[in-house]
Amino acid sequence: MHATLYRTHTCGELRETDAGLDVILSGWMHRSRDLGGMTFVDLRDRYGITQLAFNMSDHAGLCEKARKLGREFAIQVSGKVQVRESRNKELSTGDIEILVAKLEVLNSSALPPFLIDEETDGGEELRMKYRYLDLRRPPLRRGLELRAKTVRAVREYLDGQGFLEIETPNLIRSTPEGARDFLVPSRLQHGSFYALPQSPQILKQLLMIGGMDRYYQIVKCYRDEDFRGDRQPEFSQVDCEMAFVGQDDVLAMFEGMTRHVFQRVLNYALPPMPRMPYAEALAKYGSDKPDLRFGAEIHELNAHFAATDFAVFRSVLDSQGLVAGIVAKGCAEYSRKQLDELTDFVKAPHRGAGGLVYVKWNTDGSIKSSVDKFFDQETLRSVAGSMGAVAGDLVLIVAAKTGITRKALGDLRLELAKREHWIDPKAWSVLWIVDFPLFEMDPETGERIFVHHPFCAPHPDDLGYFESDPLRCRALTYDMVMNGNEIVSGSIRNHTPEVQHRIFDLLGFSEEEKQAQFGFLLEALKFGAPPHGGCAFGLDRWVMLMAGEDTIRDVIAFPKNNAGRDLMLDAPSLVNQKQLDELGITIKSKT
RNA sequence: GGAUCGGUAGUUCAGUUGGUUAGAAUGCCGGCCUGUCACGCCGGAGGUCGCGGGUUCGAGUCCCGUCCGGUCCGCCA
Repeated sequence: MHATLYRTHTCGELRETDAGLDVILSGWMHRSRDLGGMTFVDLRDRYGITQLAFNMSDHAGLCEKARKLGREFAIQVSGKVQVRESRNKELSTGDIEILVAKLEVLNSSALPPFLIDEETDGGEELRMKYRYLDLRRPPLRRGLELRAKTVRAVREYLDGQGFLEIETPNLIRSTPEGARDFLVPSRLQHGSFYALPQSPQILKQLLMIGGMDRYYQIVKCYRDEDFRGDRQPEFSQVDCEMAFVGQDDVLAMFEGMTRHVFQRVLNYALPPMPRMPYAEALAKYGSDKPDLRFGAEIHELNAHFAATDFAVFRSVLDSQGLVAGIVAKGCAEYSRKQLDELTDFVKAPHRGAGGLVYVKWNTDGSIKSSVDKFFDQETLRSVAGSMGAVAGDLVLIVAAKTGITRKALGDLRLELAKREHWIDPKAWSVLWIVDFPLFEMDPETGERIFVHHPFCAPHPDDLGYFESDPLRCRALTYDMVMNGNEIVSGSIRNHTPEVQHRIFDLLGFSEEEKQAQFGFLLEALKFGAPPHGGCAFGLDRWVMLMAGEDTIRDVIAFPKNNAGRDLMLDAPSLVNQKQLDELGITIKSKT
């Protein structure tokens, strides 16, 4: 029936130099323009768009057939490449068209529910339900292409460095730490459950003990928590681990990988990555994932106001709090309304600042502030000057408990950057954050909790006060931060059972709990476990950033919505009674 | 778990103080047009105003409930 269904060319490749060539193209009817005497059809495939030309005086039958093509009909044509009479400079194939000699409709199409083009009129929900149609749009296609390219570059680098790609199981044991597990009921043992891995953390440590001294895996991980634009219930990691290494070895290896991928995927030479201690990140940027594409660092001002009578500052200083501020360059003209908005921003419940002090250093040199009653102009000008402000700048100050001041100013800094377009969209800020604390205090329960996970090794310099002052103890833990996003998280692990026991002890585990939850790991560490460490890259988020998208959904072929539903497959779904009976599961009705 | 915004034509949206036959753009259908490329021009069809209940002479509009979706907080070692 078909001489061939193989196309000789794609819709993105033909150029003026191909004129005269006989070609076969396949694709979807993108759009058509019927001028009466002739009809133009834009044919689309994964590679681009090529114009098809049908001439009534030339071949009336074909022209009539072309007129009847609806959007998204799958068609195949053959014909001759010819130079256009009027060219389209917007299109890479805009110098040529195909004078069609044969047209075959491979399949008709229902009317698509939204516009399939670079920009679409479709809402998020519709696009998710008809994801296969959304995937025909160039932005989605580019996202998946970039993802494939990234994965290829990752494998290229790691394979070249002698890493073994090893799969670990998806049905594992639930551990009560961390995020909520997705559970899979066991048919053979009613009442028992597998868990889907939140990460292959322990398994990769066991691989190191098993002698696979350089391991990686591009792996799905699962967390049953609520979702966001940059969070999905299942997501992909580039999971890596190395044995017989220290922190510097790991950082160098994966900094190298990151730079290799940027070079391969974006043709961008990423500069060497600075390493910033956690404490400095918090003090200067109010965040452990600072975005360094713009300035506006936090300046601590306690010393400037040490002798103040201003009650708000006084009480904060007397209770070991923090008075600090940032400089908003060129924002001295801010209106009352804008300042009120910023005040409300820092006073939002989850930020918790009591208010926002502003100091406008007007271009005429005068000072106008919300604390004019308490400070003279000279004092304010000198404080502002010490922060690097000049005339025309706005200084914003928060006074509160240290954590609140830092969080409020850190968030404010990002908010101002957004409002004032301080961020160059082409710039990259990639750095390591190091020297995280090993533990922190849960502000609600007052319990000691680990910052990363309980397998991170304590910093050797801090072992002296490991037990006496554990909150002061740093860990051999590191994050890679890309444009204000945590992209990589990792650590050197505990490879001796002694240290691992001490950590569990400090976290308040009993011997029984240790054995019940992590007995297999403690046992394994007894058998000559090598020093080891590694990290995991958040692949979706990384690709999202490189693609310049706002949500990881745009770089995942079939994402779920914010409620964890797959709108296309309509999952999760009810199952039949037989399946439930086999698993010994009874469903309790709600309420 | 909480807050908040939304659900009206295939799609994206407007819809005044509760008041005549619920509109626009785009898409779709028909007609005209030989160099368009978001083609153009003329005409037409297209609605359970998410669902259920209530208030009212009268509800897209007000109230209650519910379902669905977006955003944010909590949560995410």
